[in-house]
Amino acid sequence: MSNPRWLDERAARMWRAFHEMRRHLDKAIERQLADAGLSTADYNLLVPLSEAPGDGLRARDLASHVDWDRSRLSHQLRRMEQRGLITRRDCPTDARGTMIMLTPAGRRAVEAAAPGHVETVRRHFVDLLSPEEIDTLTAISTRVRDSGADIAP
Amino acid sequence: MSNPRWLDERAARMWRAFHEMRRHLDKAIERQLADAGLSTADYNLLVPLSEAPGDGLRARDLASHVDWDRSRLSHQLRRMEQRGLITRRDCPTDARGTMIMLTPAGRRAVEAAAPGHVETVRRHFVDLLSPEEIDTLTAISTRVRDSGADIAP
DNA sequence: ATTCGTTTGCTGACGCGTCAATAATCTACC
DNA sequence: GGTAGATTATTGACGCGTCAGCAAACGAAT
Repeated sequence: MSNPRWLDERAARMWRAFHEMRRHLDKAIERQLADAGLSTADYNLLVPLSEAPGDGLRARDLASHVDWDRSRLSHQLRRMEQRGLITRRDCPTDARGTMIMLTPAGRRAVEAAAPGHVETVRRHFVDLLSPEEIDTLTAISTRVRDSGADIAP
Repeated sequence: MSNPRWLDERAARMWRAFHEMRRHLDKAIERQLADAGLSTADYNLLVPLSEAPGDGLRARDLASHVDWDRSRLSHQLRRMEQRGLITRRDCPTDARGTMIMLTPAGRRAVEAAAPGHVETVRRHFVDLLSPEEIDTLTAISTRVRDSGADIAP
């Protein structure tokens, strides 16, 4: 650990703008989903559930699909069950497991929210980027995402 | 509102990778700051406070500096005051106001955390990007951040 | 069959963030 | 001066997310 190499002005400006973009984008998406009565967390679970086969998904598989830990998933499912968006039932093949299913209300909610959500993502993000910028951002994102914790994990 | 234009495969891949990058980055930064005993929220307040003149900052000014609403700031300051990172005192020129000051412990905390934080941002982000990518990302970020909510605010 | 380690899902405690409501004070206008 | 409206800071309620810990059930080795 040498003495700190602070960010140069170019990088600092990027870093700041990057955070402001994230914030702006998140707020736009949250506002649109809130109009549909859903949070981002709700939506992120409802989408894979809506694409699941008829008997739903095991909590374990849903968790790995969205890359959440089991605790986070359990808390969120509790809230969504209370609101009638999903139901839980015992898993027939593994007594530890729980099958998660969309209720009709849950399916209606996600189907009502989805078009507006996509439209929001387009208007506030995708449609503002050129094809080259999309490719650059994909390259940046995958590189950063896959960057091992090098030293010190 | 026409019938939904779903994202094409290129955009969808970018959108997914973008979220995964954000997640990875946030986790790396949170982990490093946690090693220094701070949360991201703590750090974001401590930095402007550490650069403030001797008598600290008014809560109002601190809020606008980090672009938080007063409620969020008040909750965070309460937690930080309990931990001895900051103190509040009455504002001499406006009886509604509150002056926020770093305690010696708060100053030590931010000064201890800052080099590692910058190093983390570099290793996990800035140093992985070419100068052209930094410029592209700055352009993307400012454009998205400044994009008015066009129709329907 | 018993034991041992793992997997699965849940819970409680707590930090973070938003919203709505509140009290105190300031400013401007009459 | 006095009142009306704005600004400032705080609070309580609630949703979200992490962490540590738990109990039930599984699977494999003995």
